[in-house]
Amino acid sequence: MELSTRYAPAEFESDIYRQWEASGGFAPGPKKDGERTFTIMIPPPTVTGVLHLGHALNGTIQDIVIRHKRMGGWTALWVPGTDHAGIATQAVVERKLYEEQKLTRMDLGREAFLQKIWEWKEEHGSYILEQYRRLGASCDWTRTKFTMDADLSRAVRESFVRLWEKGLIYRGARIVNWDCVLMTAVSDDEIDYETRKDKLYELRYPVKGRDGEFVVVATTRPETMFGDTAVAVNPADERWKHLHDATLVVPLVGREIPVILDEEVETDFGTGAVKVTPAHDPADWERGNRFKLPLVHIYEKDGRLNAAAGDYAGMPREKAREAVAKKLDELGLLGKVADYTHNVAISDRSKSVIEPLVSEQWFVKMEPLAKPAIAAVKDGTLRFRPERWTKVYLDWLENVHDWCISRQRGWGHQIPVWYDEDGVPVASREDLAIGAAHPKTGKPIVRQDPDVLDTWASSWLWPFATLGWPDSTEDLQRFYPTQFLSTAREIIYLWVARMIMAGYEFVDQVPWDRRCAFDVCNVHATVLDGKGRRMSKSAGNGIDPIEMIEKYGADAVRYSLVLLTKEGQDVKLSPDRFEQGFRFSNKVWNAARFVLLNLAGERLDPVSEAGRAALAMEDRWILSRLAQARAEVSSALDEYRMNDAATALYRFVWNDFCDWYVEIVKSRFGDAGASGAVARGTLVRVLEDALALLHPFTPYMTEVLWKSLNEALGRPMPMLMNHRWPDGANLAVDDAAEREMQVLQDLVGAVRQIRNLAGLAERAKLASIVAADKPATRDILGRHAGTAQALAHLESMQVVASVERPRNSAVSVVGGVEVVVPLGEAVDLAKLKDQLVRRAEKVKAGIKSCEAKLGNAAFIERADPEVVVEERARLAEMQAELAMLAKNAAGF
RNA sequence: GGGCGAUUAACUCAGCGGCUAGAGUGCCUCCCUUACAAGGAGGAAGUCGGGGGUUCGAAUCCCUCAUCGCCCA
Repeated sequence: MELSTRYAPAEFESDIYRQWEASGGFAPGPKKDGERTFTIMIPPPTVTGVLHLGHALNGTIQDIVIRHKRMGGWTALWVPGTDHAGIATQAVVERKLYEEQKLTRMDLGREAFLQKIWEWKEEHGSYILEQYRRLGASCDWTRTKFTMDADLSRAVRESFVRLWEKGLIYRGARIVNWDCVLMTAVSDDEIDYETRKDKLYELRYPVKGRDGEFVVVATTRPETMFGDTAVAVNPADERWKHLHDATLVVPLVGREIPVILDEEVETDFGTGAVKVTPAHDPADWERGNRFKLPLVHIYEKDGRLNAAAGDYAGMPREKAREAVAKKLDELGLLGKVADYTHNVAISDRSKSVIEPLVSEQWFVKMEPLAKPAIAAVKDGTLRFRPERWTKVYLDWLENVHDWCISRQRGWGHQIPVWYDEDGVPVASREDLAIGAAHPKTGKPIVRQDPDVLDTWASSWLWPFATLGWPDSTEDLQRFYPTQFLSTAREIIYLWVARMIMAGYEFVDQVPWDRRCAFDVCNVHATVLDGKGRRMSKSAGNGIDPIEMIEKYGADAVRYSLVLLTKEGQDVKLSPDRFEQGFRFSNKVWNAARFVLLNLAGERLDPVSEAGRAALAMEDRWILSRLAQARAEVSSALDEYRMNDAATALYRFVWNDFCDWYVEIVKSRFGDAGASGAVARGTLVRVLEDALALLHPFTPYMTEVLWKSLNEALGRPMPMLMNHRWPDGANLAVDDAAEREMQVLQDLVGAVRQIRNLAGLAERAKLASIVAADKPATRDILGRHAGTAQALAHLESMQVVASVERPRNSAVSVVGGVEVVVPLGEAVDLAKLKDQLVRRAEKVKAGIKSCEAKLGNAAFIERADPEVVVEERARLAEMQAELAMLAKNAAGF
């Protein structure tokens, strides 16, 4: 296959993906004896979702992990799927229905509306998963799940009934967060708080039987006065002692309410007297329970006032607020109205103001479920990365509230509870027919509960329901528990904690110590825009990952994301930052092309016995660097430090392989004998390993290059995706080669500096004198003179112990080596001299701090002896260098 | 209100007890040297947010202040 001279991802990505998928390589295959499994469950995106950068980052992280494990010989499984996301999905379809046909869900009726949602799901529901494919995600698509699939729905019902049977589900009147637009209860997690400027109204409640006396209460919601059933004051508050036995009259409705004495009333807020509306305020609800106050409901489901509001019935809350205030004002019952800034609860979904109200809902008792989840993290069974999230998880679990699981929606898992004619409920695994006998009472069943379950009531089963639970399937036994879960920080409570609870509670097919749903929870970075703001649809500051993939390539997007994202640290991204990954991809691409273009001729395996004997210093060096890079990447990936692994690869490929090895080796292809053959063999070996190490990060490009390499070598090889992870066999760190290479790099660097600072042409052949007082260094210089001359374009290189710089010559000092370039004619050497002086200043500073250390008796006494030895050596080196620099700087 | 994180070069970030504090981008100079100009060579650029403390030694650990941000209520 002919390779384009540039990295052109559009030419191969879709082909490669098709080949991967067709090969079946994403699937774990049949069970093998002694296999080690590694399982990741994707956090199911909402079925209405569109891929954003958070998905792209998290998808990349998961794909790197699963590909690394797959190459490492694990039986690797990454299960994909989507979440039905009750409210969001219903809202999308409702909107579409209204836009296209001006119909509401009420117009259609429940069944027909649900049918519409299913149609929408069938048509658009795999969109976001297609986007994951573009990213290169190696999920086992044959196992794709949807939280409302029949099997997962069965799991939801099973879990509900089990909790029911254990007495962990109860129905009760509770204060809930009511969304007046969507007309449903929403959980605490579906609420945002917004700081708003409102008014704080003072209302004056007349005291019964004491004309002209009032109690003044403050509220931001005057309309809730219709629901007031008491006014509370602190018993210690002197201002109200005279009214402890008083009865007040709620204006406009004339209801008589008591003054109650509650020590929890804060005396420094407002007047110290607070109105109590148990049906419509969480704190008042609690207070109402303690004081056995009656409830007065004042709202319809859509937030309009009901009959309890008398003349104001039917009025929306905002209107009623104004109207009530106005009327009270007329009656002289309105006190001060002041500007007031406070936090208002907003529904995540409809963006409307949440109205707390008391309603009948289903709840799950969380405390017993939380216990094992707390233990799991305390005994190390479950680990968070970064570790600090452990505390966040624990705080929530240790203060967990009962979970309101019912939602007044159509789309979702209908609550499997049926009622007989007396309203006695029963949960059932099987549908109960209307008219059938109630299993407990024997009376006829009259209806099923119309509500559906909170979406998280299905997603908390995700790690095992996707594997066949409640059946004890082979998959469940084989792939549960999973090993790695990567997700965003904001769903640590909603999802992560609940999955852990659910694993312990439900998966009784495996022993207790295998019930923790995953070993590691990776909390990935939050992707922000270039200005550090959260990306959001409403702000319009999002970057579309697919657009980036089209512009730069999936590999470039993946690599950029990992390179820019230190684990768990927020990352600011602007579109141009993807260029970094793009450039790197192009670099790899061309390095590979270079190898492929130079394959002709004999090749010697550099780690075979014959090859090893013929290795040049630079061959040994690059193999040494490869050994280190391989070890570093492997250990980083084992610890899920993707960023460190990507950085190590970047340096190895670009700074070691491309900048030095490839350049050195160019001159060897013409050589007779083993030199060229070893160079070719080494190039191939390094490229092979580099492609394999890079594959989890940039899978498409490496797969293409791998294929080309093997075609060129005429050896049929399986796809890189299924190739073994480089094990480092026959690779070792070669200290001698590292030292020699350093001398060579310093020397070449010195000559290049001279050229640049003296304004000499890049290609002009120069004579040089290289001075080093250490015989060992001279020996190295002598042996690699040829290489140095080629890299630095020198026509001659004289190695001496010391040199007196001739007139009109340029000089540079690096690493204890003086490089002198005699110039035939006068050249402006001011920049060179400046450089020497500047350098001398830095070295002086270094010497100063070093001397200070060594002159400190406490340092000699207390520091590590090794450190002291190092410091002494360093000082000697710096002093020698300074002498050299000073000598040469003085000679201008 | 509770908790967490960040503050290092013009920008985006590494470094988290011991080299003269690094990288990518941007900037300046030079080079189309046949893997790559989406490239190469060189250079300039930092009182590591302020102030205390611990330590032989602090960008790194502790305290405190400031600013920005996130999560939860």
